[in-house]
Amino acid sequence: MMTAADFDLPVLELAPLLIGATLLVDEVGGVIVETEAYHHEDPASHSRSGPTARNASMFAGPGVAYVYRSYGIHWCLNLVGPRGTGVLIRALRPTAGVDQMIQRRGLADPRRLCSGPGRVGQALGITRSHDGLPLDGRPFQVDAPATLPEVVAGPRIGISKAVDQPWRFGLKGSPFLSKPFR
DNA sequence: AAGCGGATGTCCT
DNA sequence: GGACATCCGCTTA
Repeated sequence: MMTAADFDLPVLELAPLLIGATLLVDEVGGVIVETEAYHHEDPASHSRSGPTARNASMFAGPGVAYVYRSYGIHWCLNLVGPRGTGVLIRALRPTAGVDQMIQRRGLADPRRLCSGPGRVGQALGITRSHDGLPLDGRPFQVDAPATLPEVVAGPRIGISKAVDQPWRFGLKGSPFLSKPFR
């Protein structure tokens, strides 16, 4: 079980370290296979201009959830590190509560269940109500990987600033990535 | 296989 | 008003 102190790491260390960790929300979830790091001096980060009503949770860490609405439609989940930093959960390998995830997503293809940040939010039932909640208690459970997996890095997806920074991390060769790494 | 347009909350200019 | 850490379905090849 990861607790607040485990999230008190520079976000460029935390984001790859979370690859292979298990993330459950009310017993539903799986193994994290894709993350992205964001921080306060990062032009692509929601925290770039300091705290606002939306991003307050990014400044409430380490060890809380930051949930935001993407494009007015999707709920996306970050695990917050030190002040102003966060790790966007972009994809999981589904392992627990698969039936529930299938129901929420309205499709059964395991490769498309949790491969994308909006999909993860929908599959895990994430809403605004999770924003700011600590990660070391209900409904969350985060467990570090038993053995450190092989992690690959590359440019982040779906952003227009700082596009060349290799701050996207993935489990090498996983079929559950939102996009392959080059 | 790839490219578009639609849905539409929150922030910033 | 415009951009955005997105996804889906419909269109064209």
